[in-house]
Amino acid sequence: MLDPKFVLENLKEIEKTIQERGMKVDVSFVAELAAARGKILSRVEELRAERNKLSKKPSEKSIRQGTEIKNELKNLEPQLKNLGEQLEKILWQIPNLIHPKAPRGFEEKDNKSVRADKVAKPAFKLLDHEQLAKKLDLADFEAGARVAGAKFYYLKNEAVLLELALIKYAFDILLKEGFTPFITPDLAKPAIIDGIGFVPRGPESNIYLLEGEDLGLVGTAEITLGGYHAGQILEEGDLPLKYAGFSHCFRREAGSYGQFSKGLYRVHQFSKVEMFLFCRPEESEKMHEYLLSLEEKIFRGLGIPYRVLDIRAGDLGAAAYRKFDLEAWMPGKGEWGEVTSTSNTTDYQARRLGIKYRKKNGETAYLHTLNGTAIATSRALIAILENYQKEDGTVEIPKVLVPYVGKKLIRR
RNA sequence: GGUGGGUUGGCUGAGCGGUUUAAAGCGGUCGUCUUGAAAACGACUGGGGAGGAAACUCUCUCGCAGGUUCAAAUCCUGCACCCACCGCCA
Repeated sequence: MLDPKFVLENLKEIEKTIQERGMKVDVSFVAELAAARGKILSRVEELRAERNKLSKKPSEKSIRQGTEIKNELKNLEPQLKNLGEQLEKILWQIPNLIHPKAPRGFEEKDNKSVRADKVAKPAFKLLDHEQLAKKLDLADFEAGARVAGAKFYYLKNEAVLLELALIKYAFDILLKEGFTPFITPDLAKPAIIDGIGFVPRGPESNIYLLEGEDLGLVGTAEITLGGYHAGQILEEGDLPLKYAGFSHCFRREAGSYGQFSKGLYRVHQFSKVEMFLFCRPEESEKMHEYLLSLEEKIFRGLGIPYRVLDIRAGDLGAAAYRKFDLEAWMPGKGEWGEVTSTSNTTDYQARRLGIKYRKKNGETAYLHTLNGTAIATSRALIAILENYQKEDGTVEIPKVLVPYVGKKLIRR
């Protein structure tokens, strides 16, 4: 959510942002609603002030006056509430502003390449990760489908060890950076999910809701890490707070399609270590660069070629002010595939979740939040299998993971 | 899942229909005193909103949402969460 005052004073800019994101939010009634609400609010507060004065010295007269006030309020208060809710509903739908330097556009080619590794030509016929997983008995998609449905899978053998290794590898790097490690709930209340900017309900929602419970499965630990401080005021001296959280991630992926929807690339469940930062507004851009640098450090360490994209306005989530993705080279299909994503959400999530900080001078203000993938194990696994395959059909374990996995080679 | 108890400001804790504009204490900030510090004393000390250039004034907020009443922290209903015991259980 944006500052309601800012919205009222900058409707043109808001409309431009909505249009640049390709969203449809009707803000034409905002000014009208706010004016009508303001008028009623003044009258209601006036009446309440009168009533408060009356209740100090009850008498027959004051009780009669009180009845009159009550009757007028009975009419006005529901109107006030209704207008407030209508206004809130629109404000809640308005996306964040967009960083001036973020590329505009709606197509994949509109993403701006920040930097890209060179990719070597394969010296032999490469397999994709599905073929490798099958040959080396590392995953079972058929069993996943039988037990849980399409896009679920079992990891087996070294794939399991690799997943655990990747998690510990990422945590070890982040611990050195001073992050606080977390294992978060895999479920969260819709209010928190919504606060982070995910749509918890509806046919297009990416969130699984539990029947009969006010709970949903998280799509990322961003939800639970951001929700950790919901409704709190943090001390400026404690910022930035750097959190690293492991969770399973569940996504309905309704309506997803394309060649990347097979195998491990787009699945209903995966494991992820997520980074989440709470910081002062003036340092959030610097922190965004910092999160990006950590994502690069993690993939460079794994020895996997990647490129960095500054994501186009048309592909930003509602909360994101700017977003950088890392795409790893996935030679099995000869494509770049998204493996990490880091967003600066400025004060958008903080406002929706009610997270502020107290400045040294005692004032309070909304802080900024940022998130970034440290490691999403399923996609990292694809990149590892496809980049580290050898002509004899075996797969090498990346050097940095050997101590965690306990072997150097996957073979059957 | 069952039964009982509870949820008040940063913390402890009083209040159980109208002198509560939420007592008191702790903590915090500033000041007086002091070479400095402590102690003592004094003042200030949650958040949202409206109006105002500002000083300030008003309003909402006692877990959340409704209701009763001229008047609700206080009474009623529903929900959430916490604690204890029982049941179940990795």
